Amino acid sequence: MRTRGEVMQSKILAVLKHADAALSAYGILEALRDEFPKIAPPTVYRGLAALTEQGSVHRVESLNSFVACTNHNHDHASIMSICDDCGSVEESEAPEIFDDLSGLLGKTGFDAHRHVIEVHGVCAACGDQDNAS
Amino acid sequence: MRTRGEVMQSKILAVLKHADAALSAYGILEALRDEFPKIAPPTVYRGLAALTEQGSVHRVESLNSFVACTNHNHDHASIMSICDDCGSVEESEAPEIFDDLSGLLGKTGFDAHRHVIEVHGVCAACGDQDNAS
DNA sequence: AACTCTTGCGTTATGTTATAACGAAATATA
DNA sequence: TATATTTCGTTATAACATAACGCAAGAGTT
Repeated sequence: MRTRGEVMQSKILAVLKHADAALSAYGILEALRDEFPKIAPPTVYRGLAALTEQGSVHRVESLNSFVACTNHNHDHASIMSICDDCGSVEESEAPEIFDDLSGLLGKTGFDAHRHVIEVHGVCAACGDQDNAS
Repeated sequence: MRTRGEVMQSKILAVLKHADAALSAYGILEALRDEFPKIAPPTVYRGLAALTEQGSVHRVESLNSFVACTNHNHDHASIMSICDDCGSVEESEAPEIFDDLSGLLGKTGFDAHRHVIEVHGVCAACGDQDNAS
């Protein structure tokens, strides 16, 4: 098992890394159409599934879209801050918040497996721009 | 302006309150089909938009689904804990977590408007069941 | 009541996101 | 070579969501 899926996966990852916003699967599809004219959705979704599993890509649930992981340590949950103005998505780490959260829910007997924390708002750049205008 | 949209909204809310899991818009549609045989997606989505805006319904982003708010105070963001086993969704309040989050991101200049916190895992009931078996 | 204005609803159509199913090609193992 | 396994392309379709438009209900004015 070598290099079979990896070509497409690295292409997908490259597309995401060059994007300045989250991309939908169909956005990725479109970006890859130049190089692979006959590419179809399942190919993209399969690549995304593999990349997501290994942590190099995150799904942004509230946008039905995907971003490249910007952390070197892929083995963590992240906080996504999403600018509703320019579409940029930043990743932050804050282990203590995840701990607080697991602790809080643990008290009710809930066993947390996966945390989704996404914060919508306006990023620093867009906020400055608004002030200036 | 009276009672025009409200009939459908209260029907939708009733459906969600009686469900033991989050329902998709199309799930709601199906549930209402008995009473309104000709109902179409936009009707459901419009009702959901109104209910969501007033806080009596929450959208669960990671499920593309909706739940009735179980708090009396609708004016708050919630933490959703989602059991991946039985599908139940519980709502918790934890203002300090939202404050921590806004504070953390505020340091980078991000202005938080809307928080999405959804935790997937296994609820107490399903956990107990697994232990017993 | 008659008129008009606004709002939101039903309806049709379509856009967007995601996956099932299957056969063919590549790789691995024997 | 034979066989098993995996992944891929392909076709089709499922699931989620909204644009656009015309009609009809409710509110305000005369």
